[in-house]
Formats: sequence, C-alpha cells, structure tokens
Amino acid sequence: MPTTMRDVALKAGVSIKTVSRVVNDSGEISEATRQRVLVAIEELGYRPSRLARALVTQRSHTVGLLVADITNPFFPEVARGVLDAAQTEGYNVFLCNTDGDPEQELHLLHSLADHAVDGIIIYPSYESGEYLQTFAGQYRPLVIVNYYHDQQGVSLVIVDHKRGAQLAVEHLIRQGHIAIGMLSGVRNPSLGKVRRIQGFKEALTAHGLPVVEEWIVANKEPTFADGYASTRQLLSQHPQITAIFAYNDLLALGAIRACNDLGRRVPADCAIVGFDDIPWAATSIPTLTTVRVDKYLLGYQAMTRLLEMLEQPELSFPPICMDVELIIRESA
Amino acid sequence: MPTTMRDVALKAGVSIKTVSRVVNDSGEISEATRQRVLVAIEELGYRPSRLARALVTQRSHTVGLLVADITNPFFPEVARGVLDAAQTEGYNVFLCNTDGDPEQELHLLHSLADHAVDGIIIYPSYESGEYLQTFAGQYRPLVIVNYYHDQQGVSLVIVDHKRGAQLAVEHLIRQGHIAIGMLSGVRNPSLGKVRRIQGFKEALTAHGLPVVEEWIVANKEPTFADGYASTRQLLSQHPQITAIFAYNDLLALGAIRACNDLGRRVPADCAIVGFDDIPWAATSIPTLTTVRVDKYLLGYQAMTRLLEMLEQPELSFPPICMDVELIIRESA
DNA sequence: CTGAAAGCGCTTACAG
DNA sequence: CTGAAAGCGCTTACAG
Repeated sequence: MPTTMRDVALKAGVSIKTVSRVVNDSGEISEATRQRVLVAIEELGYRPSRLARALVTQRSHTVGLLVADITNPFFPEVARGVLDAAQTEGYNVFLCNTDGDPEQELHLLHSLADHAVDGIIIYPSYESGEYLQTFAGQYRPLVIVNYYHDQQGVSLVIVDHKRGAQLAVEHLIRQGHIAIGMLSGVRNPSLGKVRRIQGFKEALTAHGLPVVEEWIVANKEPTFADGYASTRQLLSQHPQITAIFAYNDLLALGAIRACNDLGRRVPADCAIVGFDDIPWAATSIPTLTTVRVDKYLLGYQAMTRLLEMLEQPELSFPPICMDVELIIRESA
Repeated sequence: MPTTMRDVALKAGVSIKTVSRVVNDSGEISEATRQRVLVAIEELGYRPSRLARALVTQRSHTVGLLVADITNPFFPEVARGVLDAAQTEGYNVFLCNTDGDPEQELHLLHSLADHAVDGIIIYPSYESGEYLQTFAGQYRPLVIVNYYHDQQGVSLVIVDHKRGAQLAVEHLIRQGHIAIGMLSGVRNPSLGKVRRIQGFKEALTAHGLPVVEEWIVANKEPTFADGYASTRQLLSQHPQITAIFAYNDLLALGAIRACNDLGRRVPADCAIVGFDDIPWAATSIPTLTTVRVDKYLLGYQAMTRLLEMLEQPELSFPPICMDVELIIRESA
C-alpha cells in the first residue's frame, strides 16, 4: 500500500490540493505550509503516482522503442542513445522486438498506445507501409528511422546509405581493385538495401567499371553465418573477384572467415569492406574496414527529436540525416 | 482524442458498465447486446486504456529490467529472453541502464515504481546491498540476478560461476598446462568475480598445482581493450604462462589479440578460455573456447519467475540456478 | 494563500 | 441480464 497524496494531506493538516501544489512547485503557497507538507512527504516517503498523473495530464512520460532485434549488435547502441536522451528528461522507455514482422509491429504499436506512451521511435520493417500509414494517422508523435513516410506528426531519421556505399567502393577502387563483388543484404527491399546497392553501382560506373549483376548476391539474413556461406559461394563461382563490399559488418565478418577458410588472405587476396562499424569490427583479425554509422548518436537524436515534437506539436521538423564515415582498418 | 468507453456506450446505447463487461469478457450478458457493443467497438476502433485500468486494478502489466549496460554483448540476449517471456503474457518492459552505479540504480528503481510497474528484474551493481534492502522492503516483487539477497518477495537467479571456472581450468590442465594465468575481471567484488576466482583456485589446488597470486590480474573494465592491455602486461612479466582463463569473453578476445600482436600463437603458445559465450566468441580467429551461460534462458526464466510471483504473491520460490557448459573451440 | 468540486478512463461491489 | 454510484490517485479550473 504505497502512501498517497491524501495520506500526506492528512498528516500535514492541509488539503490534497495544497500537497499537489508543493509537489508540482506551482507557486502561490506560504513557506510555512510548504515546509509542513515537505516534512510530511519526507516522513511518509511519499512519491506521486505517475500513473494517476498521466491519466489526467495525458502525459505519461514514457515512450516506446521498436527495433527488429536487440541481439543484432547494431541496435544496442541505438537503444543506449535513446535511453540516455530519455533519462535526462525523466522519460522511461519500453523496448520491443519486432523481428521485422509488420503484423508484430502493428500489434506492438497498439500495445504501446494502450499504455499511453507519449511517442514512439520505430525502425519499421520493409513492408509496413499501409500499417504505419493508418497507425500514424491516429497516433502521434512518431519518429521513423530509415524509412520514407511523409505525414504530419511523423519525423524521419535517415542514414546516408548511398554515400556510405560510394565511400566504400571508391576506397576499393583506389586500391586498384576492378573486380568487386557485393553481399547485398536481405532480400526485402529496405531503404538501406536499395540505397547501398545504388551507391555501389553508381560508384563503379563513375569510375568506368562495369556493373556485373552476378557479383551482387542477396542474403537471407544479415548475419555472420550468411556472410560466410555466400562469400564461399561467390568466390568459388567468380574467383576473379578481389574485393567484396558487404551490406553490413556481420556479413563482412562472415566473409573474412570464409576467405580465411578458403586460403585467401585478407586483404592481400581479397579486400573486404563492411557497413555499420559494430563494436567487433575493430577487434576481428584482421580488423574490418567499414562505413561507420554513429548508432549512439542516431538513437540520441531520434529521442531528442521526439521530445521536441512533444514540446511543440504544431511544428513540423525536417528529416535528420545521419552522416557516414569510412573507417580504414586492416581488411581493405 | 482517442475514443473512450463512454463513446462506445453511447453508440451502442448501453451503459459504460456493459461495455466494460464485454471488453473483459466477464460473462452474464445477453448475446444480442454483446454483439451490439462489439460492433460499436469495431466501428469506433476503441481500445481500452491500460493506464486507467491499471489505476483501479493496481496492475499495470508492465515490468522493469535494469542492466548495467545494454551495449555489453552479454545483455542483449538476456533482454531478448525477458522481452519474449513478457510479450507472450501481454507485458511491456521498461529497459534501463545502471552503469553499475548504485545511486543510479536506486534512482531508476524508484522511477519505475512511480510508473507502477508490477515487478522488476535487476542485475544489481556490486555495492547496492543497503539500497536494495530498503527498496525491496517496500516494493515487490523483485527478481535479482547474480546477487545474494534473502528477503520476502524477492527471487534469485544465480549462475554457477564456480563450476564454470572449474570446467575451464580442468580443460586447460587436461591439455597439459601447468602455468595458468587469470584475467579476473572488474576490481569490485561481484558475486561472479568472487566465485570465478574461487573456482579457478580450487581447480588448480585439486590438481596439485600451486596458486600464484601474481598470475591473477584484476581489470578495470571487462572489455576487449582491457583484456588486450592486461594480457600484454601479464605475458611480458611472466612469459612462462602458457594458458589464460578470462573472467569473460570480451577480456578473452582481447587476450587473443594481444597474443597475436606478441607473436604468440593461440592455442599453441598460449591457450585461452573465456566465459559467457557471447556471439562473437564463435566467430573470432581462432574461435574462442569458453564457458557458456544461456543468457536468453536466463532472461526468459527470470521473467517467468516474476510472472509466477505476481500470480502467487504468498508463495516463496527457491533460487533459479543457471547451469554452465564448457564449449570447446579453437583457442584452447 | 488555501480548499471543495469535477473529472481523467476505467473497474468494483451493490442493486434492481 | 443491466445500470447508477463510488473510487483508483492525481490535476484543473473555479471560488473564497
């Protein structure tokens, strides 16, 4: 039985309203009674119920964060950024895994809305267009990462995938590579996948290199195991390839392992570049050259934006573009 | 303006109470009016507010999860387990990072209580004894991981650290090693640290090997960088060491890298065993021999236990012991 | 400077 | 089988 405002009021010999006044620091109160109430609060160990407060103010000071899978090493840092930004403002955050399933996603979105979260940050799956449309229509604000969605009350955070891919390929070309393959990521047409492939091709063309479709292989999952398997296959079928650009680091790390097992030295026989710069990219042997996305900052900015939207619901905000950076290590 | 129960009642031409009846499936209602209400709910897209419901039922269907740092690769899998178990029961979970700071921890604990979470799962820091004591006294239920705390309304989940350490050392001894060093983890006396060191020493003694204190080095942080640095130092000062047991995989991975840079082949010149079996342990070069903790199961069971405590508050439950398993790979 | 009333959106006994 | 009243723990106008 936690103590309530009424308990404090009784103890201090004042009305509930007066207690509310000191709790919320809403001025207009004599110092004497203020102190009396403060003492009562202290003695009773009273803490106002955010739940009850939320019901009347329509502000719960909670938000939701939906990611595909927190065990994908890309997401913990994003989450950390979100959580840190949230915490400084006294917000708590619900974490949810969608597994990239649009139905699951919608289910969770509604579940969060039922809990009256003040806003939601979501990494949508690749096919959640219509779902999102209707949900966003009735629930705001929303911050959507890596997905185009033009709607009032919705803010965007977009990573510059294309430029990242270009940086990677240009680096490879600079090293003298002319036969460059790509592990192009999951089959579904995500924004990231489309843009990274686009950047890859444009960079090749810009430097007078042909685009060989057979050298661009799709993956089932963006995982180490998949990167390993597809690299073995790619290099067996097209041994002339001397460099690989991977959709993400997990795939790239798998590619390194595949080269290792195939007796191809990295980078001497096959150079490899990843994308994301997850923590172990810096610790593999050899260390991985990759395109860094500042995941922490991404999360931090997404949450900051959400807070801004909460403060000024009438404003509309421009998309946040996340810059990328080529990190040159040993693998290329 | 989300639609409320009153809106539904108006539309269906019944009382609020009747709507509540069909929403909660609490029987005693004619099929005709039931259908009428259902239609109204459907048309209005009504969803009951969990907030309002929580206020009266004193059950929010939310829980809190406190970990030191979600970017430590040990925790995402734990979190995944917790989230999966929570989701099947319709619970949402607040994630918080404590950074191992007791004050921060207490602050978050209270913040969660303010939000009326039904229970909390916590990986406490090493010095939060008194804090926890008082908090647990006024707030239940609590599931505490890797920390001894005997109190009503508190359940424990404990990893068998000692046995893990013994398995690791015995494996090393079986390979013929007699000069075995240890990276003993963070300076603070956590349960895990104490138990792992204890298991390490006992295993040596049990096999007639001396315990050399200088070969057991403490670390500032359980990270790759720290593992790298302390291994370089350890092997320079005591070159006779041919095997290292590390407090966790991050340290072990750093140790591999250090050996690599020192020109010591792993495992030929120096065998290395880690602890935890984080995902990249299986993908490093060489792959890491380690003591597996089923992190997902740990989280899943912790959440399941919390749910049980919620169902049967009067019962007291025995601690959950997490078994460990030696995973033999290439590094030892 | 302080308090009594109404209400946030629900559920819980209690009547009819 | 259905409804009117009270209340969960707060805040928001409105009086005094």
